[in-house]
Parts: sequence; structure tokens; C-alpha cells
Amino acid sequence: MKSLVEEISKFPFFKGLPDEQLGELARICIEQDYEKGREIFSEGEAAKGFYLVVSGKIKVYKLSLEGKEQILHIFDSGEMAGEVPVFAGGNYPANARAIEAVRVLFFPRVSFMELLNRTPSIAVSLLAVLSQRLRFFTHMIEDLSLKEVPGRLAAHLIYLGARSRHGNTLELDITKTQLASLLGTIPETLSRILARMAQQGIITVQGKKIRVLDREALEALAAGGKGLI
Amino acid sequence: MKSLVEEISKFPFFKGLPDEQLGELARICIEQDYEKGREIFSEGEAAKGFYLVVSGKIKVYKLSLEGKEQILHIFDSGEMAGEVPVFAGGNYPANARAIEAVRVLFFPRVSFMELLNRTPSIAVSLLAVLSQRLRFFTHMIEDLSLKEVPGRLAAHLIYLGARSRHGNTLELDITKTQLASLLGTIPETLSRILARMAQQGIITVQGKKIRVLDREALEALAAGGKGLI
DNA sequence: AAGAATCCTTGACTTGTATCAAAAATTCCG
DNA sequence: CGGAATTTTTGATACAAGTCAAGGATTCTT
Repeated sequence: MKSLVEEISKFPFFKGLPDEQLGELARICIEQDYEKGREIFSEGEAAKGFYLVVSGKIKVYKLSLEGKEQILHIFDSGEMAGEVPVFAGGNYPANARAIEAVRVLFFPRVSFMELLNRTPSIAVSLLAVLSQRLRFFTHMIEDLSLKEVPGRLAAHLIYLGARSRHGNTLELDITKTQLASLLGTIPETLSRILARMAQQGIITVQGKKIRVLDREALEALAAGGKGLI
Repeated sequence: MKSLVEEISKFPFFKGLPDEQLGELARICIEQDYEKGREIFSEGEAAKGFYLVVSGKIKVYKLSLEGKEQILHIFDSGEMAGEVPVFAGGNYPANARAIEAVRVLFFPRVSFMELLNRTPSIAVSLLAVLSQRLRFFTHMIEDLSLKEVPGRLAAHLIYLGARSRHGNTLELDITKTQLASLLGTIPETLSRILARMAQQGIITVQGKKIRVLDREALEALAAGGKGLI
């Protein structure tokens, strides 16, 4: 039980809460493991609760009728998934699947809402989490509708570069097919654009490793300049 | 002062709060009027607070470098705008402008957060609001990336039809240029597609009035079927 | 009501990207 | 390790939608 409290206290939205409340959270949550490829919840399903990712990765995605997949978000450890219907009511608005072995903490809706009503100060930090996700989606909508694929890719590479600082070499932790879906395109197109950027000396690609050679060119592309021939 | 409390109590997220808290809200908010076309806040600006729309309409939008505009949302009376940076910190992530004469209640960030910490039960209902907006954006991302323009238009017409029930005739309350931007396209394309749908007997267009003749065809389009010739 | 400004429509053209197909390269697992 | 499954790349083709341009229709303003 003690380690669970420690685990929970590491999550940004529960950080700084008094031990008593951490204990309450620990009491209502359930540890679960999903192996790679396992479905965690699916669109339209009645929401039973939400998930905190302890380790591993979850993709949240939508499917078109023809089966085309648009990834909305990839949740890494420390992030919260499936919380929308818990607060807004209704069903899960998308599907979630483990893209690698995943350990999560599951918070059942009913007991969490009960706790929330008893200790509403938790809600204030959750507001920040939801607001950040809203901001992320705002960017995503902008990218999908305003920029062409090279621009979206450039923006994403810059975003990745800002997170993990290993010189200017960055390692994708998802497949290129998944990256394509995240960018709202298809693997073929992504492959062609990566090749084009490499040929122009902007980047270098070796498997999942991408090295940025010309950051300025990348930034020009991300800013919307139609530059890639 | 009394009328302000009444005003506030009508907003879904403050409905059901005790009079005492409504009074506190009334005390910290400021009534403001914006004439049509006036800028309310702009992207990157430090967030001073958020807005509740009392009457009129606000568009929240992003601009590309070339000046192309993507409308993220049109806020009608009863809705809340600009709250993301209030809870998540930082700046406004988009621009906001009155598309008709607008009356708003402005809640300054600092005093609102102070109130929120004193009476955190308000936060619980705000969680629902943010979650609903997240769900809306989830749909929007799906539409933008998974469907072609006719599908997006069809989905939007169905959505409008569900809201205002005037037979099967519905009246746009925004310009077609704005609708185009909301759908992630340009006026020329929207015009062509409306004409095509009219020619196929699915709808009839007269100015801002659109009459739905063949709801099934519309639903087929919205569902993603590539049907429009 | 007249003029100005905006919005809407239509046409010809260009282009980015999806599709289909099939080979090459990785990764996965027994 | 070695074969299977997946992922990635490349090519040829098709088409949806954006761009540019210009005329027509509204709507706004004085």
C-alpha cells in the first residue's frame, strides 16, 4: 500500500496533496497490466473510470468507417487517459490500446467522483491537466488544417527535439506508421517526405533515429513557409 | 447587483451553486461590451482572465503566417471562452473576436483562482465544461483528418439540424466564409460542394437558409461514405 | 436609396497527397 | 538463428481541394 501512495504522489496532478488524500486515492484505485496490443477501452463504451499510466505507452485513436486510424494522442507514463467521460458523463469518445506493455492505475468513476465531492481541492489541479490537453488539441487542430504534411512533420520534430535533449539526434519511440497517423497522413507520404528532407540536407534518417542537420530549415517549414521541393 | 447574480446563475457551470457563492462570483466579475469585429484577446497575449458570453457571438481562431484563418469554435451566449490559460497558466493559445455585438462577463484570473481555492466545489462543475470541450475537439480532429470536405459539411449540417428544430430548414447564423473556416476549408470549395449537393437533390440553398431534402444521403456522407459525384 | 464594402459564386489551372501495388528492410518469436 | 509478420520504401496514377481571377450578389453604412 505504501508504494502505491508513493507512486501516486509522483503524478503532477496529485503532487503536493496531503498524505491523507493520497491515501484515499490509493484506496480507490486499482493496478492493472495490459500487454502490448491489448485494448484498454473503446469508443462508445460506457465509461467506468479513467487511467493513469505508470509505465509503458497507450495510444488513443479514432477509426473511420474504412478502418483508417487517426491517433489523437500517445500517453506516456505520468499521464492521464480516459478522463473526459468521467467528468462530462457519457461514453468514451475514442479507443485506447497499449502500444507496449503497460501498467496503469484505474480509478473507478463512481468512487472517484465521490472522493472529488468530499475533497474538491483535487479538482483544481485536474483543471490544469484538462486545460493543458485542450491547448494541445488546439495546436493539433491548427496543424491539421493550416499546414501541409512537411510543416506538420517539421513542427513535430521540433517538439520532440525540445523534449529529449540528446544533442540533435532524436529517437522515435513509436513506429513511423504511428507517427504518420499522429500527423494525419499515411506511411507512404511520411516516408517520401522524410526522404525529401534527407536529400535536402535538413535531416538524416537511420531507422528510428533522426538527426537534425539544419534546424533553421526545419523551423521555416514548421512556420508554414512552402519550402520543400 | 441582483440582476448580475441572476445572470450568473443561468450559466450551466454555475447553476446550482448556493447564493453565497453566486454573490462572490458576481463580486469579482466585470461586465464588458464589444461591438462587432472588436478583438477580445489575441494569441500569445498574457491571460488576464476568462469570459462568459451573455449575448452575441465570439469566434476563437488561429491564423497561419499567410493570414489564413482556422476557426476553432464559435461561442454563443451561455458559453465560456479563454479559460485554458487561466487554469493551465501561460498565454491565450488563440485569438478571439466578436462576430456580432457581444456582452460578456470577464473574470480576472487572480481573483477567480483565489475564489476557486476558497470554494473548490466550483472546480468540479468546471471540470465538466472542460471535458465537454475536449470531446468537441476530439470530434473536430477526427473530422478534419478522417473525412473529406463533403463529409465534414454533412456532419455539420446534421449537427445544426439537431440543435434548432425548424422543420428541416435551418438558418446559418454565421457567414459561409466562417463556416468554411470552421470546416477547415475555403469559401470557394464550400460553395462548390453546396452547389453539388443541391444539384443532387440533397439540399436546397437560398442565402443563409438551407433546407435538407434527403437526410439519409446526408447521413451517408457524414458517415464517411465517398458518395458525392 | 446609393455607394461601398463584403461575401459568394464560377471557371481554368496547379498541386499535394491518397491509392494501389509490389519490393526491400526491420522486427518479432519460436 | 531463421522464417514469419510487420514495417518501410519506391513507383505510377488519380483526384480532391487549393490558388488565382473576375463577375455577381448581398449586406452594411451614411
